[in-house]
Amino acid sequence: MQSIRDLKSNFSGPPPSSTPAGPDAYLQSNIRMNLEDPELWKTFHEIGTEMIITKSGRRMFPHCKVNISGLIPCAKYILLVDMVPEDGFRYKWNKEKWEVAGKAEPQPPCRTYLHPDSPAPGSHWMKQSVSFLKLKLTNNTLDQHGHIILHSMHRYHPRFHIVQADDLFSVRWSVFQTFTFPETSFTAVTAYQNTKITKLKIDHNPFAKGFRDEGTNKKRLEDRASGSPVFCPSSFEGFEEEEVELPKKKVGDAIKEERYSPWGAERENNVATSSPAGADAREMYNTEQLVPTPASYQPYKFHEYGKSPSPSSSVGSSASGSGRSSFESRAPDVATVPDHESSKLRAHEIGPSHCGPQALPGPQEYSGVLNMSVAQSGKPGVIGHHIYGPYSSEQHLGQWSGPGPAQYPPPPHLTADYTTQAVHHGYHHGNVAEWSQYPLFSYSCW
DNA sequence: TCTGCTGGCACCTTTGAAGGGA
DNA sequence: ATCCCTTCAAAGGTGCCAGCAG
Repeated sequence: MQSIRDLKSNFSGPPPSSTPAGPDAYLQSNIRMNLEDPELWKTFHEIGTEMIITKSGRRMFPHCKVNISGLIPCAKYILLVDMVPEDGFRYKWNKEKWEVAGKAEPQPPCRTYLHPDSPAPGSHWMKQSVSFLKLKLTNNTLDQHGHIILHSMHRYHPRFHIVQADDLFSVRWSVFQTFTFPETSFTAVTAYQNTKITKLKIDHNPFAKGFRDEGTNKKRLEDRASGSPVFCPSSFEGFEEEEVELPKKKVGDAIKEERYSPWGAERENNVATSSPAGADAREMYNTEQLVPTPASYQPYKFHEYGKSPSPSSSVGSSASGSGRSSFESRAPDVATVPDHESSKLRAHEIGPSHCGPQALPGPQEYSGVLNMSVAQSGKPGVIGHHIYGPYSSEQHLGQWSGPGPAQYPPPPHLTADYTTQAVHHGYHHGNVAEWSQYPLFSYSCW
């Protein structure tokens, strides 16, 4: 049986620069992903984004919305989002700034949010921005709704995955490409800690319009403000703000101000600041990520259920982890959905993609998959891996879930400043070992 | 006492059904 | 009969806040 470590060796070199002919030529396409509303995200990030998590699940604001290009119009893709810890710490809000409060708690079950439109042709994903509005975050580890489970007072960032697959269960043979945007990192909280974040949320979230100053709750806010300074300057060291500004700045300006991020000091401590990146490289920050796909890559699947590759085994082989920036778009990895039972799904599968005009496939019913996974979870050594059907009456959110690692190792990525990240601008071929620390499918099998 | 979490609340937007007119 | 537009109520998303638990 080939282990994931073996697989990694397949990626150890840089992707071939030449463009081979043949079917693999498809894989040579450069998929690009842009974050929508980057200015808004940066405005939040400069202060220190906080996301409320509740037992019943809370949407993100700003919510994740991306533009995608470079897909094959007639090929089908699946879009996924998951959350990975920024580091191995728990934080507390103390004296208007975030401080480390100890080691992170063991990670809750790792879940992946499947975009409800998945699978859909590349043309569908590219014709308009893709919104993950309905993604919800929860702190309920027993959540049955498929929301993404996070720990309060911990920092996370979303990862976006694009998988070329005709259906959910051909994912195992597919290449997926991962994108992250540094300014989307956030601290999960059960109640807002930083009043500046509260104000930003109220100002920008239409659902919170009732709390705006001009609203009927003006007095309410004034009362609150009189009790404590609402906008204490410098919620973190080094940040001197005049006023929380609406996102009107140029991208470049926002990038320059990144050093004022609440996490800036931390980054400076953890990361070598000597970066060859100049202003040009900085400007590449977050505007676009180019991901060349190596055609030499061989698909891989697990042959043995219940023997999923463990994160620790992968970690051991990662010698290049430290000091690497992680402005990821990662080298492609393999989505490892076991193939057993997949035959059952043939009836549900949408046929092969065809170029030319075609109706967008309707939502696929995956509720049967949920039953399947439950049935399989009884196997010895097999950890249940739940798939929540996007359109199931019970599970309205499309999420793949499964038990995560006992604890993610402290990820080195996103501890680098953007300058460093921009240097790499998305090319991380050869760091698959580290990548495998954050497996898309929680290295669990049905 | 402090810190973090929970549930109820008021206020708001979104969504979809119903009805009327062209 | 069909389509389009408007209205309206229900559903659901917000932050606030008092109270609770560890």
